[in-house]
Amino acid sequence: MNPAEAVNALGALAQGTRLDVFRLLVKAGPGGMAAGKIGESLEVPAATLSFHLKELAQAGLVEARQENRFIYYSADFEHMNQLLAFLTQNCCEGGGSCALPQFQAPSRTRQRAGTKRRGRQT
Amino acid sequence: MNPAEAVNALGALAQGTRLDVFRLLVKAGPGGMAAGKIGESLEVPAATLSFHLKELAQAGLVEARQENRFIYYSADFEHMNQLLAFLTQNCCEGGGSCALPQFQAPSRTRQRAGTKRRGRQT
DNA sequence: TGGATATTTGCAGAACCATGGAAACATGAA
DNA sequence: TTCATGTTTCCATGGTTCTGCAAATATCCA
Repeated sequence: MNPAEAVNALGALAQGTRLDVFRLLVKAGPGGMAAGKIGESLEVPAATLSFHLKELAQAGLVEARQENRFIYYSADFEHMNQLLAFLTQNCCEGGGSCALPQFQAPSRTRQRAGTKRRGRQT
Repeated sequence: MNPAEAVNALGALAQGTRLDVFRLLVKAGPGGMAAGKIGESLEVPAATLSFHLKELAQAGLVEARQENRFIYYSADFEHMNQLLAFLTQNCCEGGGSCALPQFQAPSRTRQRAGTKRRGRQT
């Protein structure tokens, strides 16, 4: 993650509708949510939603996958982790007085085995 | 942290100069840095820097304190932590398959070493 | 094929944001 | 008080973003 990427990602999240969308997708988990369902949940017109989903996708925060007639959007957890790591990097010059977590981005999204996934979509 | 606050904070960070300033202050730690020094480090004209510092302060990400003729700016680590917690909240409906850290904002009363703040003055 | 559903693109106006020079303001020293 | 230094406010300019209608595109089913 470099500063320009971080600015893009932060800019993508710095808008009410997009933040709502992203949090909804974070909640939804890896399975994601179809665009129409998102618009329905948040009561956002399709065109407006599409604009925002594009912004989020360009910023690397969400991914789209086509499934039949639906397009499922899901949060890109790994990219988000990288952003969080970037923001807390070098806190207090690495000294012990640090008030932010020395947050490490995992190299891959960590999935735990034996989970009780409830994210399966309609 | 509520969505509107988060949008403000993210918007404040979603700009190159401001992100640079904030990260510089995160690096600098609780002691912070005088405005002039920040401008010097980042080569930003005083008027421009002042504008951005105001934005960051209004978003609750930095705090200012006057010290003689200098104004020291420092990152508000607690507010930043709240933002990070907000962004990772309710990940995957709280299920075990979560790919984001279940990040907890430290409570106001349990400050880590180095931060001896006791409230925000705006 | 035609029709229904799902989503994106084009567009234009309004609103908002970034920049930096000049001037004003605040603080401390002499 | 006067001066020097540090910081902010004012302001004009140019740029970017948000919104949602209408139209276009994509996919599936009969």
